Amino acid sequence: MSTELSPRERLLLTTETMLRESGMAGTGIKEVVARSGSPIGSLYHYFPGGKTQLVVEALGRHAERFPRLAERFLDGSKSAATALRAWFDTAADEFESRGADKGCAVGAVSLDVRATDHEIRRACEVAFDDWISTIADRLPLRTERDRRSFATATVAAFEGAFVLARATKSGEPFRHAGRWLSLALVAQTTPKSERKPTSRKRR
Amino acid sequence: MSTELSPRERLLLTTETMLRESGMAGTGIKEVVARSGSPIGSLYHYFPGGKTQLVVEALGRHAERFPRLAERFLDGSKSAATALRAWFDTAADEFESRGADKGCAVGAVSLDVRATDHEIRRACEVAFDDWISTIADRLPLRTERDRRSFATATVAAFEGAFVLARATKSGEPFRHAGRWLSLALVAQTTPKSERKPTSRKRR
DNA sequence: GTCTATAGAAGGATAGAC
DNA sequence: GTCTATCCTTCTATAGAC
Repeated sequence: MSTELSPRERLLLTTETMLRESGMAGTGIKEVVARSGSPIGSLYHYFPGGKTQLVVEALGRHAERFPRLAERFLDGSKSAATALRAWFDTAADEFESRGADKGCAVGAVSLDVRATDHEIRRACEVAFDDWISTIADRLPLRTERDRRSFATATVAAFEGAFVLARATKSGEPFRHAGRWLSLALVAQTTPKSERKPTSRKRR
Repeated sequence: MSTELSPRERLLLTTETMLRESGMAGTGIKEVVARSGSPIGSLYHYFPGGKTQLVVEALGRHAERFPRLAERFLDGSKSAATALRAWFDTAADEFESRGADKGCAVGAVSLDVRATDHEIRRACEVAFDDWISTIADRLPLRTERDRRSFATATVAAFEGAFVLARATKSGEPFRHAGRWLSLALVAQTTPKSERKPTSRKRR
């Protein structure tokens, strides 16, 4: 791992990578320090809260990238349906080009966090809520309830695509999920009398 | 755990439950034997292949229930879109009534399996492919390619709903995912001239 | 503040008594 | 075939030298 970064930064980035590879239980402190090139003492110096603090902060770093992606794709320059599909297709390409072994840190931790780890689970919940709100704000649906509902389905489709992509070592699940999600949005936003084969900008 | 079952059976059921709670890395052999009330020697007597064999068999047990569910819901007595939505709504209810802490064993393992654990990852891949084929065979779409594509999106939506449901301790993500997935299927199967706006009624 | 050494618990696995 | 004792590794975390 690059030595241009501060020790604290390297620890966070290594933790984030390991969370994406094997979740919280699979991310051992010893391997984090080994891969980041830090002594174990440094970890507890920078993260006195131990593994919990390290994971919560790494999840935060991972999660904050998502809203920027949402803004980049759902920027109004094309229909939301087109943008969503492009987003999923891009995710498929990136999953494959990055080795087909990195998932979403928040998703992986959500599925392996222990029921007693309230702080960690709460961090996942906050991340998802943030993502859902960010997407919902950019959807061409009439009610807030519909926007949040579709945004929730979108995040679920994304996380589920990671699950299948990891199991099959292929980005295809993203492409399929994006295709049908996009179609659902078109079906709901385009009045039936005006439907055309090509997607139609609205709002 | 009930003593009416054979020791081997109890070990498998306990492992399945633990995989659903915290994935493969989070499922310790010692806790499996403790929770199933078996001595450690029994585990290696019945599963000489150790943890790998135990997990592969437990995943198989978990996975084989899915096709039966697919047959039960997609039985042709109602439209596939209606059936899918009922399936997701039922999953939401069951997730909540069972304590809101049990996910899908295959999904949890897919996200935390190490890149070197080929046998385990392959078991997940086989399970998902089986599910996708089972669903695809029951969809009212014209081409095999479309059926597999939608079935893949369905499984992804289901697995992603588990991710969000675990993080939020709520079954709602299943209801949202099912709603929009169902709408996409309606949009693709109903001729344009007969399309109607879908009901906004919740559940 | 950087690092080594190590504690103490839990991990997977095995030997062998009965 | 059922079970206990135990091995070795890895885990999280801490103490304390420098």
